[in-house]
Amino acid sequence: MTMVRNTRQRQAVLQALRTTRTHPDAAWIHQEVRRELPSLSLGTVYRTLDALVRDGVAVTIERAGQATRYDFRRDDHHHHAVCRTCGAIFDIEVQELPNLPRTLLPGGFQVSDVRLEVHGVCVACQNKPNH
Amino acid sequence: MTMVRNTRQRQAVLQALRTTRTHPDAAWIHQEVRRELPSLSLGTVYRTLDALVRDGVAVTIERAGQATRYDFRRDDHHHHAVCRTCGAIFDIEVQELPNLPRTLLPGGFQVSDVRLEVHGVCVACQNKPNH
DNA sequence: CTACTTGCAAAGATTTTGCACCTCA
DNA sequence: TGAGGTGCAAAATCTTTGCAAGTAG
Repeated sequence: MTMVRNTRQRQAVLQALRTTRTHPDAAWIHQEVRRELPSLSLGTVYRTLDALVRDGVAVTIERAGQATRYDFRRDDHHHHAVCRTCGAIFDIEVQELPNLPRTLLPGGFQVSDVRLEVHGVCVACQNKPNH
Repeated sequence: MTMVRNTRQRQAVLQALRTTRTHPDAAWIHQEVRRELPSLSLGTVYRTLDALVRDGVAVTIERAGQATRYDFRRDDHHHHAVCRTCGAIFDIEVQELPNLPRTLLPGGFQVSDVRLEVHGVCVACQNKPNH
């Protein structure tokens, strides 16, 4: 039986993720946790974050060619708006989703995460020169 | 004023995307279109797909470390269920979304795409040995 | 003890980009 | 003709992985 250990590295990564609202990526978390645990490797950060996602403790916002952003999963029903120009991520509250898709899913599909992502361009980027 | 040209390459990429329901990635489209246009480069496929996405003609399903999958945007309101084990993508019909988020978005956010993504494990993968 | 975890570095994979050469309009 | 587009190959990123050494339980 496989056993999950509670290492210092995992505690620290979880702690870092939990105490920020900035939807950080792996590199940011790596830098952050390194202030306390200088030997922490980026590989371990990735492995830990993967585990957190598998366990439903964290969710991801993924964009091709961009670093995956991680978000600690809180009990609120929030989703994300993503600026496709600068990559900024905004939290948006959406209560109505939960019961929508179930009946329409392919038979037997085991749901672990329902994401609503609004993609577009944020105000700041609309006001930039070449938009 | 910038001018968009209607090249053979772009026609072929759009055609390939339009006539499949398999949510292909850039490499698949590249291979496919090459049967007609052997000189087509993968770089051009990426550039063309990017343009289609920017114009709202195609949408993407993006996963970290996996090739981006592209979907021709039809008039129906369909979204996607994504198996996190094998990467299979299933279409799901969802009608109720459109009017949800507007008021909750960050001020002035210009929406180009609202995606509902259901992530989980498909039946086939649940029945695999080491699940 | 010993199975799991880490650090390190290299490998993998995807996507982007610079540049010289084409080509659509 | 000329602003865009293409092909090619290299570069840039991000993420995963193999392995020897460390460590939680």
